[in-house]
Amino acid sequence: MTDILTLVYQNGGFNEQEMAEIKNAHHELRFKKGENVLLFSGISDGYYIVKESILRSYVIDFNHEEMTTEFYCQGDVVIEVVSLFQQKPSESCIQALSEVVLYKIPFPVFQQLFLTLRGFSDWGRNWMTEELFKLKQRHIHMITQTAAERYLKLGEEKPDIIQKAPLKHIASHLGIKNTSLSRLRRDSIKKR
Amino acid sequence: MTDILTLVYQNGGFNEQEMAEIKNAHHELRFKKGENVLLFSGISDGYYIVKESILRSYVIDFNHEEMTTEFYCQGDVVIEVVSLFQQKPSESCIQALSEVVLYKIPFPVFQQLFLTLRGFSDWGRNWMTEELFKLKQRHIHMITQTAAERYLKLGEEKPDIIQKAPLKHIASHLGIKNTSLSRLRRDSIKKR
DNA sequence: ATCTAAATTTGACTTATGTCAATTGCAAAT
DNA sequence: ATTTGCAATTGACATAAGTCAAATTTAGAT
Repeated sequence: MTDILTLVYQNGGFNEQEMAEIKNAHHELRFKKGENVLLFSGISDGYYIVKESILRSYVIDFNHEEMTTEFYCQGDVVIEVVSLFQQKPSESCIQALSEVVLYKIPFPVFQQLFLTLRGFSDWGRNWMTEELFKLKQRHIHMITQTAAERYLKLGEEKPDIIQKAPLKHIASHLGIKNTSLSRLRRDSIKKR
Repeated sequence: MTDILTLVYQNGGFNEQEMAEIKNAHHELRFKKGENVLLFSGISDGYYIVKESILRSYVIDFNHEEMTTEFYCQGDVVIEVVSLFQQKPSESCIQALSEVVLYKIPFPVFQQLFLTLRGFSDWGRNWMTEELFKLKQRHIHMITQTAAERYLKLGEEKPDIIQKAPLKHIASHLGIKNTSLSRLRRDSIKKR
Protein backbone atom coordinates (compact mmCIF):
# COMPACT_ATOMS: atom_id res chain seq x y z
CA MET A 1 0.00 0.00 0.00
CA THR A 2 1.38 3.39 -1.02
CA ASP A 3 1.76 5.76 1.84
CA ILE A 4 -0.77 8.56 2.06
CA LEU A 5 1.65 11.44 2.48
CA THR A 6 3.47 10.53 -0.72
CA LEU A 7 0.18 10.73 -2.58
CA VAL A 8 -0.73 14.04 -1.00
CA TYR A 9 2.54 15.76 -1.84
CA GLN A 10 3.43 14.00 -5.07
CA ASN A 11 2.51 16.93 -7.32
CA GLY A 12 4.35 19.54 -5.29
CA GLY A 13 7.55 19.17 -7.28
CA PHE A 14 9.62 18.40 -4.18
CA ASN A 15 12.99 16.66 -4.36
CA GLU A 16 13.73 13.68 -2.16
CA GLN A 17 15.30 15.67 0.62
CA GLU A 18 12.45 18.19 0.77
CA MET A 19 9.92 15.41 0.68
CA ALA A 20 11.63 13.78 3.64
CA GLU A 21 11.68 17.06 5.52
CA ILE A 22 7.99 17.55 4.97
CA LYS A 23 7.07 14.02 5.92
CA ASN A 24 9.11 14.28 9.08
CA ALA A 25 7.15 17.31 10.13
CA HIS A 26 4.04 15.12 10.50
CA HIS A 27 3.21 12.90 13.39
CA GLU A 28 0.38 10.48 13.89
CA LEU A 29 -2.57 11.30 16.11
CA ARG A 30 -5.82 9.55 16.98
CA PHE A 31 -9.28 10.83 17.82
CA LYS A 32 -12.22 8.84 19.10
CA LYS A 33 -15.62 8.95 17.51
CA GLY A 34 -17.31 12.25 18.26
CA GLU A 35 -14.12 13.98 19.43
CA ASN A 36 -13.30 17.38 18.02
CA VAL A 37 -10.15 18.21 16.12
CA LEU A 38 -11.12 21.87 16.27
CA LEU A 39 -13.82 23.53 18.39
CA PHE A 40 -16.00 26.54 17.69
CA SER A 41 -14.01 29.63 18.64
CA GLY A 42 -10.89 27.51 19.02
CA ILE A 43 -7.73 28.58 17.26
CA SER A 44 -6.35 26.06 14.83
CA ASP A 45 -3.27 24.43 16.33
CA GLY A 46 -2.09 22.84 13.14
CA TYR A 47 -2.66 21.20 9.86
CA TYR A 48 -4.01 17.66 9.51
CA ILE A 49 -4.21 14.97 6.87
CA VAL A 50 -6.54 12.00 7.12
CA LYS A 51 -4.77 8.67 7.35
CA GLU A 52 -7.81 6.57 8.16
CA SER A 53 -11.57 6.95 8.56
CA ILE A 54 -13.77 10.03 8.11
CA LEU A 55 -14.46 13.43 9.67
CA ARG A 56 -16.79 16.32 9.07
CA SER A 57 -16.73 20.03 9.60
CA TYR A 58 -19.95 21.80 10.54
CA VAL A 59 -21.39 25.16 11.48
CA ILE A 60 -24.52 26.30 13.28
CA ASP A 61 -26.66 28.05 10.69
CA PHE A 62 -29.13 30.92 10.96
CA ASN A 63 -31.89 28.54 12.03
CA HIS A 64 -29.68 27.28 14.86
CA GLU A 65 -29.25 23.95 13.15
CA GLU A 66 -26.07 22.04 12.46
CA MET A 67 -25.02 22.13 8.86
CA THR A 68 -22.23 19.89 7.66
CA THR A 69 -20.01 21.97 5.40
CA GLU A 70 -17.38 19.39 4.56
CA PHE A 71 -16.56 15.71 4.78
CA TYR A 72 -12.96 14.53 4.97
CA CYS A 73 -11.75 11.12 3.76
CA GLN A 74 -8.40 9.39 3.48
CA GLY A 75 -5.79 11.73 2.02
CA ASP A 76 -7.83 14.90 2.52
CA VAL A 77 -6.25 17.98 4.02
CA VAL A 78 -8.18 19.01 7.13
CA ILE A 79 -7.95 22.75 7.65
CA GLU A 80 -10.12 25.57 8.84
CA VAL A 81 -8.39 28.03 6.53
CA VAL A 82 -9.13 31.31 8.30
CA SER A 83 -8.32 29.94 11.72
CA LEU A 84 -5.08 28.34 10.59
CA PHE A 85 -3.65 31.14 8.46
CA GLN A 86 -4.88 34.09 10.42
CA GLN A 87 -4.89 32.40 13.85
CA LYS A 88 -8.42 33.58 14.48
CA PRO A 89 -11.24 31.81 16.36
CA SER A 90 -12.81 29.15 14.18
CA GLU A 91 -16.33 29.62 12.78
CA SER A 92 -16.74 25.89 12.36
CA CYS A 93 -16.12 22.72 14.28
CA ILE A 94 -14.23 19.67 12.99
CA GLN A 95 -15.33 16.34 14.36
CA ALA A 96 -14.29 12.71 13.98
CA LEU A 97 -17.18 10.57 12.68
CA SER A 98 -15.51 7.45 14.00
CA GLU A 99 -12.20 6.31 15.43
CA VAL A 100 -9.83 8.30 13.24
CA VAL A 101 -6.09 8.44 12.52
CA LEU A 102 -4.58 11.73 11.35
CA TYR A 103 -1.18 13.10 10.46
CA LYS A 104 -0.58 16.44 12.09
CA ILE A 105 1.86 19.28 11.55
CA PRO A 106 1.68 21.53 14.61
CA PHE A 107 1.22 25.19 13.78
CA PRO A 108 4.74 26.42 14.68
CA VAL A 109 6.32 23.69 12.56
CA PHE A 110 3.87 24.41 9.75
CA GLN A 111 4.76 28.09 9.84
CA GLN A 112 8.45 27.24 9.81
CA LEU A 113 8.05 25.04 6.73
CA PHE A 114 6.10 27.79 5.05
CA LEU A 115 8.93 30.24 5.56
CA THR A 116 11.90 28.02 4.83
CA LEU A 117 10.63 25.78 2.05
CA ARG A 118 9.71 27.98 -0.91
CA GLY A 119 7.95 25.03 -2.58
CA PHE A 120 5.79 24.46 0.46
CA SER A 121 4.09 27.84 0.29
CA ASP A 122 3.62 27.32 -3.45
CA TRP A 123 2.05 23.99 -2.66
CA GLY A 124 -0.19 25.73 -0.16
CA ARG A 125 -1.25 28.35 -2.68
CA ASN A 126 -2.08 25.68 -5.20
CA TRP A 127 -4.09 23.82 -2.62
CA MET A 128 -6.05 27.00 -1.90
CA THR A 129 -6.53 27.66 -5.58
CA GLU A 130 -8.04 24.24 -6.05
CA GLU A 131 -10.15 24.63 -2.96
CA LEU A 132 -11.57 27.87 -4.34
CA PHE A 133 -12.32 26.13 -7.60
CA LYS A 134 -14.10 23.27 -5.86
CA LEU A 135 -16.20 25.64 -3.78
CA LYS A 136 -17.27 27.48 -6.91
CA GLN A 137 -18.18 24.21 -8.59
CA ARG A 138 -20.16 23.17 -5.57
CA HIS A 139 -22.08 26.40 -5.71
CA ILE A 140 -22.91 25.78 -9.35
CA HIS A 141 -24.05 22.26 -8.58
CA MET A 142 -26.15 23.47 -5.70
CA ILE A 143 -27.99 25.81 -8.03
CA THR A 144 -28.31 23.73 -11.16
CA GLN A 145 -28.68 20.14 -9.96
CA THR A 146 -31.45 18.44 -8.01
CA ALA A 147 -30.81 16.93 -4.60
CA ALA A 148 -30.85 13.45 -6.17
CA GLU A 149 -28.13 14.41 -8.62
CA ARG A 150 -26.02 15.94 -5.88
CA TYR A 151 -26.43 12.77 -3.85
CA LEU A 152 -25.21 10.61 -6.71
CA LYS A 153 -22.28 12.93 -7.27
CA LEU A 154 -21.25 12.70 -3.62
CA GLY A 155 -21.50 8.93 -3.96
CA GLU A 156 -19.04 8.97 -6.84
CA GLU A 157 -16.60 11.36 -5.24
CA LYS A 158 -16.72 10.15 -1.66
CA PRO A 159 -18.30 6.68 -1.55
CA ASP A 160 -17.03 6.28 2.02
CA ILE A 161 -19.26 9.09 3.14
CA ILE A 162 -22.43 7.71 1.63
CA GLN A 163 -21.74 4.42 3.34
CA LYS A 164 -20.44 5.49 6.69
CA ALA A 165 -21.70 8.97 7.57
CA PRO A 166 -25.06 9.37 9.35
CA LEU A 167 -27.93 10.30 7.06
CA LYS A 168 -28.63 13.57 8.80
CA HIS A 169 -25.12 14.83 8.17
CA ILE A 170 -25.24 13.86 4.54
CA ALA A 171 -28.60 15.58 4.21
CA SER A 172 -27.43 18.84 5.69
CA HIS A 173 -24.36 18.73 3.50
CA LEU A 174 -26.54 18.29 0.42
CA GLY A 175 -28.75 21.12 1.57
CA ILE A 176 -31.92 19.10 2.18
CA LYS A 177 -33.81 17.77 5.20
CA ASN A 178 -33.34 14.31 6.66
CA THR A 179 -36.81 13.31 5.60
CA SER A 180 -36.13 14.26 2.01
CA LEU A 181 -32.88 12.32 1.86
CA SER A 182 -34.56 9.30 3.39
CA ARG A 183 -37.17 9.34 0.63
CA LEU A 184 -34.53 9.98 -2.00
CA ARG A 185 -32.65 6.87 -0.95
CA ARG A 186 -35.79 4.77 -0.91
CA ASP A 187 -36.82 5.93 -4.36
CA SER A 188 -33.42 5.50 -5.94
CA ILE A 189 -33.29 1.93 -4.69
CA LYS A 190 -36.74 1.24 -6.09
CA LYS A 191 -35.70 2.37 -9.55
CA ARG A 192 -32.97 -0.26 -9.81
CA MET B 1 -12.19 61.34 -2.60
CA THR B 2 -9.82 58.68 -1.29
CA ASP B 3 -8.11 56.71 -3.99
CA ILE B 4 -9.32 53.16 -4.53
CA LEU B 5 -5.93 51.48 -4.47
CA THR B 6 -5.14 52.90 -1.06
CA LEU B 7 -8.33 51.38 0.26
CA VAL B 8 -7.63 48.02 -1.34
CA TYR B 9 -4.13 47.68 0.05
CA GLN B 10 -4.51 49.53 3.34
CA ASN B 11 -4.57 46.39 5.49
CA GLY B 12 -1.58 44.77 3.85
CA GLY B 13 0.91 46.26 6.28
CA PHE B 14 2.99 47.88 3.55
CA ASN B 15 5.33 50.77 4.21
CA GLU B 16 5.20 53.88 2.06
CA GLN B 17 7.82 52.75 -0.39
CA GLU B 18 6.22 49.34 -0.91
CA MET B 19 2.83 50.94 -1.29
CA ALA B 20 4.24 53.20 -3.99
CA GLU B 21 5.84 50.25 -5.76
CA ILE B 22 2.56 48.36 -5.75
CA LYS B 23 0.53 51.30 -6.93
CA ASN B 24 2.99 51.98 -9.72
CA ALA B 25 2.54 48.46 -11.00
CA HIS B 26 -1.09 49.27 -11.91
CA HIS B 27 -2.24 51.12 -14.95
CA GLU B 28 -5.68 52.26 -15.96
CA LEU B 29 -7.68 50.46 -18.59
CA ARG B 30 -11.18 50.84 -20.04
CA PHE B 31 -13.70 48.36 -21.36
CA LYS B 32 -16.92 49.10 -23.15
CA LYS B 33 -20.23 47.63 -22.11
CA GLY B 34 -20.34 43.95 -23.04
CA GLU B 35 -16.60 43.63 -23.63
CA ASN B 36 -14.75 40.77 -22.00
CA VAL B 37 -11.87 41.16 -19.60
CA LEU B 38 -11.31 37.40 -19.80
CA LEU B 39 -12.76 34.92 -22.26
CA PHE B 40 -13.68 31.26 -21.83
CA SER B 41 -10.54 29.21 -22.36
CA GLY B 42 -8.48 32.37 -22.31
CA ILE B 43 -5.47 32.56 -20.04
CA SER B 44 -5.58 35.33 -17.49
CA ASP B 45 -3.17 38.09 -18.52
CA GLY B 46 -3.25 39.88 -15.24
CA TYR B 47 -4.90 41.08 -12.17
CA TYR B 48 -7.55 43.80 -12.11
CA ILE B 49 -9.21 46.10 -9.62
CA VAL B 50 -12.44 47.95 -10.32
CA LYS B 51 -12.09 51.72 -10.39
CA GLU B 52 -15.54 52.51 -11.75
CA SER B 53 -18.75 50.72 -12.72
CA ILE B 54 -19.61 47.02 -12.53
CA LEU B 55 -18.68 43.66 -14.08
CA ARG B 56 -19.75 40.07 -13.76
CA SER B 57 -18.16 36.70 -14.16
CA TYR B 58 -20.24 33.86 -15.54
CA VAL B 59 -20.10 30.23 -16.59
CA ILE B 60 -22.20 28.02 -18.84
CA ASP B 61 -23.85 25.49 -16.58
CA PHE B 62 -24.94 21.89 -17.17
CA ASN B 63 -28.18 23.05 -18.74
CA HIS B 64 -26.22 25.16 -21.20
CA GLU B 65 -27.41 28.31 -19.55
CA GLU B 66 -25.40 31.30 -18.43
CA MET B 67 -24.99 31.52 -14.71
CA THR B 68 -23.51 34.62 -13.12
CA THR B 69 -21.06 33.48 -10.47
CA GLU B 70 -19.81 36.86 -9.30
CA PHE B 71 -20.47 40.58 -9.52
CA TYR B 72 -17.63 43.08 -9.16
CA CYS B 73 -18.05 46.63 -7.89
CA GLN B 74 -15.72 49.51 -7.11
CA GLY B 75 -12.66 48.31 -5.20
CA ASP B 76 -13.22 44.61 -5.92
CA VAL B 77 -10.33 42.45 -7.05
CA VAL B 78 -11.19 40.87 -10.39
CA ILE B 79 -9.43 37.53 -10.76
CA GLU B 80 -10.12 34.12 -12.19
CA VAL B 81 -7.97 32.46 -9.58
CA VAL B 82 -7.09 29.20 -11.33
CA SER B 83 -6.35 30.89 -14.62
CA LEU B 84 -4.19 33.58 -13.04
CA PHE B 85 -2.16 31.49 -10.63
CA GLN B 86 -1.83 28.35 -12.67
CA GLN B 87 -1.94 30.02 -16.10
CA LYS B 88 -4.59 27.58 -17.25
CA PRO B 89 -7.55 28.21 -19.60
CA SER B 90 -10.35 29.95 -17.79
CA GLU B 91 -13.59 28.14 -16.96
CA SER B 92 -15.46 31.39 -16.72
CA CYS B 93 -15.82 34.63 -18.59
CA ILE B 94 -15.51 38.10 -17.12
CA GLN B 95 -17.59 40.80 -18.74
CA ALA B 96 -18.12 44.54 -18.32
CA LEU B 97 -21.77 45.33 -17.56
CA SER B 98 -21.29 48.91 -18.68
CA GLU B 99 -18.48 51.30 -19.58
CA VAL B 100 -15.89 50.30 -17.01
CA VAL B 101 -12.56 51.60 -15.70
CA LEU B 102 -10.09 49.12 -14.20
CA TYR B 103 -6.62 49.13 -12.74
CA LYS B 104 -4.51 46.35 -14.16
CA ILE B 105 -1.28 44.66 -13.15
CA PRO B 106 -0.08 42.62 -16.13
CA PHE B 107 0.79 39.03 -15.28
CA PRO B 108 4.60 39.30 -15.57
CA VAL B 109 4.65 42.34 -13.31
CA PHE B 110 2.26 40.62 -10.93
CA GLN B 111 4.51 37.59 -10.76
CA GLN B 112 7.53 39.80 -10.16
CA LEU B 113 5.83 41.55 -7.27
CA PHE B 114 4.86 38.21 -5.83
CA LEU B 115 8.46 37.06 -5.83
CA THR B 116 10.18 40.23 -4.70
CA LEU B 117 7.74 41.70 -2.21
CA ARG B 118 7.27 39.24 0.64
CA GLY B 119 4.28 41.19 1.90
CA PHE B 120 2.57 40.99 -1.46
CA SER B 121 2.31 37.23 -1.46
CA ASP B 122 1.09 37.40 2.13
CA TRP B 123 -1.50 39.89 1.03
CA GLY B 124 -2.47 37.49 -1.73
CA ARG B 125 -2.82 34.60 0.64
CA ASN B 126 -4.99 36.65 2.95
CA TRP B 127 -7.14 37.67 0.02
CA MET B 128 -7.59 34.02 -0.92
CA THR B 129 -8.34 33.10 2.67
CA GLU B 130 -11.10 35.66 2.79
CA GLU B 131 -12.37 34.58 -0.58
CA LEU B 132 -12.65 31.00 0.65
CA PHE B 133 -14.50 32.21 3.70
CA LYS B 134 -16.95 34.22 1.61
CA LEU B 135 -17.62 31.28 -0.69
CA LYS B 136 -18.39 29.08 2.28
CA GLN B 137 -20.73 31.70 3.69
CA ARG B 138 -22.45 32.00 0.36
CA HIS B 139 -22.97 28.26 0.30
CA ILE B 140 -24.56 28.39 3.74
CA HIS B 141 -26.84 31.20 2.69
CA MET B 142 -27.82 29.38 -0.46
CA ILE B 143 -28.93 26.43 1.62
CA THR B 144 -30.54 28.11 4.58
CA GLN B 145 -32.10 31.29 3.21
CA THR B 146 -34.95 31.84 0.81
CA ALA B 147 -34.42 33.59 -2.50
CA ALA B 148 -36.06 36.72 -1.09
CA GLU B 149 -33.62 36.82 1.80
CA ARG B 150 -30.67 36.33 -0.51
CA TYR B 151 -31.94 39.14 -2.68
CA LEU B 152 -32.14 41.52 0.26
CA LYS B 153 -28.66 40.51 1.37
CA LEU B 154 -27.24 41.25 -2.07
CA GLY B 155 -28.98 44.59 -1.91
CA GLU B 156 -27.20 45.43 1.33
CA GLU B 157 -23.79 44.22 0.23
CA LYS B 158 -23.80 45.43 -3.35
CA PRO B 159 -26.56 47.99 -3.84
CA ASP B 160 -24.99 48.98 -7.15
CA ILE B 161 -25.75 45.56 -8.54
CA ILE B 162 -29.41 45.54 -7.59
CA GLN B 163 -29.80 48.91 -9.26
CA LYS B 164 -27.66 48.54 -12.35
CA ALA B 165 -27.31 44.88 -13.31
CA PRO B 166 -29.92 43.27 -15.59
CA LEU B 167 -32.53 41.22 -13.78
CA LYS B 168 -31.61 37.98 -15.49
CA HIS B 169 -28.02 38.16 -14.26
CA ILE B 170 -29.09 38.90 -10.72
CA ALA B 171 -31.53 36.00 -10.89
CA SER B 172 -28.95 33.47 -12.06
CA HIS B 173 -26.56 34.71 -9.40
CA LEU B 174 -29.20 34.17 -6.72
CA GLY B 175 -29.93 30.74 -8.11
CA ILE B 176 -33.48 31.40 -9.28
CA LYS B 177 -35.21 31.96 -12.62
CA ASN B 178 -35.90 35.38 -14.11
CA THR B 179 -39.61 34.88 -13.66
CA SER B 180 -39.21 34.19 -9.96
CA LEU B 181 -37.05 37.24 -9.37
CA SER B 182 -39.50 39.39 -11.27
CA ARG B 183 -42.31 38.23 -8.96
CA LEU B 184 -40.09 38.62 -5.90
CA ARG B 185 -39.44 42.23 -6.75
CA ARG B 186 -43.09 42.93 -7.39
CA ASP B 187 -44.16 41.35 -4.12
CA SER B 188 -41.52 43.05 -1.99
CA ILE B 189 -42.59 46.41 -3.34
CA LYS B 190 -46.23 45.62 -2.54
CA LYS B 191 -45.40 44.90 1.07
CA ARG B 192 -44.01 48.37 1.67
C1' DA C 1 -28.83 -8.49 27.60
C1' DT C 2 -31.85 -4.51 28.49
C1' DC C 3 -33.10 -0.03 28.39
C1' DT C 4 -33.11 4.47 26.53
C1' DA C 5 -32.53 8.12 23.54
C1' DA C 6 -31.49 9.31 19.12
C1' DA C 7 -31.81 8.38 14.13
C1' DT C 8 -34.49 7.06 10.42
C1' DT C 9 -38.66 6.14 7.96
C1' DT C 10 -43.19 7.14 6.43
C1' DG C 11 -47.75 9.55 5.53
C1' DA C 12 -50.48 13.67 4.62
C1' DC C 13 -50.23 18.10 3.42
C1' DT C 14 -47.91 22.89 2.38
C1' DT C 15 -44.85 26.03 0.12
C1' DA C 16 -41.28 27.97 -2.77
C1' DT C 17 -39.78 27.99 -7.00
C1' DG C 18 -39.91 26.18 -11.85
C1' DT C 19 -42.09 25.72 -16.47
C1' DC C 20 -44.29 27.28 -20.51
C1' DA C 21 -46.42 30.50 -23.16
C1' DA C 22 -48.38 34.96 -24.11
C1' DT C 23 -47.78 39.98 -23.58
C1' DT C 24 -45.68 44.16 -22.75
C1' DG C 25 -41.67 47.21 -22.21
C1' DC C 26 -37.45 49.02 -23.53
C1' DA C 27 -33.09 50.08 -25.70
C1' DA C 28 -29.85 49.70 -29.56
C1' DA C 29 -29.33 50.26 -34.44
C1' DT C 30 -30.74 52.12 -38.50
C1' DA D 1 -38.31 58.71 -35.44
C1' DT D 2 -38.96 53.81 -36.54
C1' DT D 3 -37.90 49.35 -36.36
C1' DT D 4 -36.27 45.18 -34.27
C1' DG D 5 -35.19 42.08 -30.96
C1' DC D 6 -34.03 41.08 -26.40
C1' DA D 7 -35.64 41.75 -21.43
C1' DA D 8 -39.11 41.72 -18.18
C1' DT D 9 -43.73 40.77 -16.62
C1' DT D 10 -47.67 37.98 -15.85
C1' DG D 11 -50.98 33.95 -15.65
C1' DA D 12 -51.94 29.06 -15.08
C1' DC D 13 -50.18 25.07 -13.69
C1' DA D 14 -46.34 21.50 -12.24
C1' DT D 15 -42.82 19.78 -9.14
C1' DA D 16 -39.12 19.39 -5.69
C1' DA D 17 -38.47 19.78 -1.26
C1' DG D 18 -40.23 21.26 3.45
C1' DT D 19 -43.23 20.60 7.61
C1' DC D 20 -45.21 18.15 11.27
C1' DA D 21 -46.29 14.21 13.63
C1' DA D 22 -46.31 9.31 14.36
C1' DA D 23 -44.08 4.79 13.98
C1' DT D 24 -40.04 2.13 13.75
C1' DT D 25 -35.24 1.02 13.84
C1' DT D 26 -30.61 1.46 15.64
C1' DA D 27 -26.82 2.32 18.60
C1' DG D 28 -24.97 3.50 23.20
C1' DA D 29 -25.02 3.26 28.04
C1' DT D 30 -25.95 0.71 31.92
